[in-house]
Amino acid sequence: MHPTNRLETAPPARPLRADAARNREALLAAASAEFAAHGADASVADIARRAGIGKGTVFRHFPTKEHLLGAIVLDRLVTISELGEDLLGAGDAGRALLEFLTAACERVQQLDLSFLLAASPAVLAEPAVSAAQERMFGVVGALVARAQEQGAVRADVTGPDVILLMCAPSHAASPLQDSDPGLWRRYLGVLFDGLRPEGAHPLPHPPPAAPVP
Amino acid sequence: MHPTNRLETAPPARPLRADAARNREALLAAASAEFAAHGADASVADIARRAGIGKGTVFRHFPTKEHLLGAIVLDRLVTISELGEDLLGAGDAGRALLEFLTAACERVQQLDLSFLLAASPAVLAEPAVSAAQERMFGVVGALVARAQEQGAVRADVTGPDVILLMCAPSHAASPLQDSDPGLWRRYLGVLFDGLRPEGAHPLPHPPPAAPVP
DNA sequence: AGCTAACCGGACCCGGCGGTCAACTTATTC
DNA sequence: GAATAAGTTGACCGCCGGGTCCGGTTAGCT
Repeated sequence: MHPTNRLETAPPARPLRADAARNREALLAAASAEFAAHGADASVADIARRAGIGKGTVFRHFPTKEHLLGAIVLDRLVTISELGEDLLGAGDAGRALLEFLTAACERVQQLDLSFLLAASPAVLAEPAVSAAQERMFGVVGALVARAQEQGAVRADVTGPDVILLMCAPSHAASPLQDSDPGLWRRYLGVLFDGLRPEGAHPLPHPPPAAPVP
Repeated sequence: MHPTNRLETAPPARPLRADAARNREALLAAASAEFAAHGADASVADIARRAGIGKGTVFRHFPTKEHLLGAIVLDRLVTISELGEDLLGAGDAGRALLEFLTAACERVQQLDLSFLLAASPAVLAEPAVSAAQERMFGVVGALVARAQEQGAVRADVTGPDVILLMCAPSHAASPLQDSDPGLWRRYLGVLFDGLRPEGAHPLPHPPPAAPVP
């Protein structure tokens, strides 16, 4: 086991050396960009090259490529959760939910959120990641519940529904990602209209118990 | 170049030998199942094993794994297009569109339709595939137009919108594919409510010119 | 039955991947 | 300015997947 396979959280026993900290930051930035561009299949060699470091250095900071992915995913989850918690205090809960979904799609950009849910077991096994996932689930559930209390969202959808649906707009728009980067906003609009109570028709299938198996 | 790298269409100059035809059918069935289970990354070796044939035989029928994928995609596109053309004569155009989308999601199941759009260049380069794609685009456009004329679908969405959105339900439900295989119906319901005119809010982004770059 | 061309199959090649390691470099400390 | 622990590196390994090939097999015709 490597000495520095921690995952962002918890201050290290001894602080990193200056150059190591720099490299780690560059590595995370490069990994984020490369995963965004090529999905979870981005190669470690490419990430290292983009970061301007050697391949070996990558594995010094993260024992496995999946752990590196886990760090990125964790960052996204925490960012989104914090944003959602801020919005929980907003007066207009429907607007807050829409704002939350917009920001979530924006942060995640083309890095498909779907692997936040169906991520490989190795990533989800990391306690920090699954904890952050639970946190986000809770936040979304609360936002949805408040929006429903105010009549801004139809009563027959659930938190897990919204979690599963929230990555749909950016995914639907992904074929035109390059030529029309803002298209996901349009499809988030369509989705949100589908979540509204006005003109809602009964849904032909019960909601899932949880967004993960 | 292989002698039999055709792609379903056009009767061969000379008919295939009996065993070759059998193997080809088994190969297509196995490839369909394997692609459905593991996405486009399914390995040729696995496909051959499932079909009960040797790996070399796969490449005798299709010069490349991508051509094999192309054949599957082509089949899906043609099936869906035919179904859509049948439904063009239906009286209730809104119901027809919903039925079409339901059938499309059903046929495609977990085999994500997204690579019908963002498919690798090699697959789309095949004239038969791009022709079938154009055909499906036309059918969807016509179904949407008729539904709009009857006031069953909001006026500010377009054919390309629906094409991009039609794979969203099955994709959103995919994390729970195994535990709840019919969940996509629920999300198709949400999407379709979002496409209805009642309660529609203005969309924050213009529609794309075409669903492919 | 016998002939032939089409067909089959799995051993093989090659490139790219994640991951390892021992030699080298450098930040830090006294 | 040593001394040393921490950090870096890129050559290297094993593995896996797509694609090739040739010796053996078999369907179809006469």
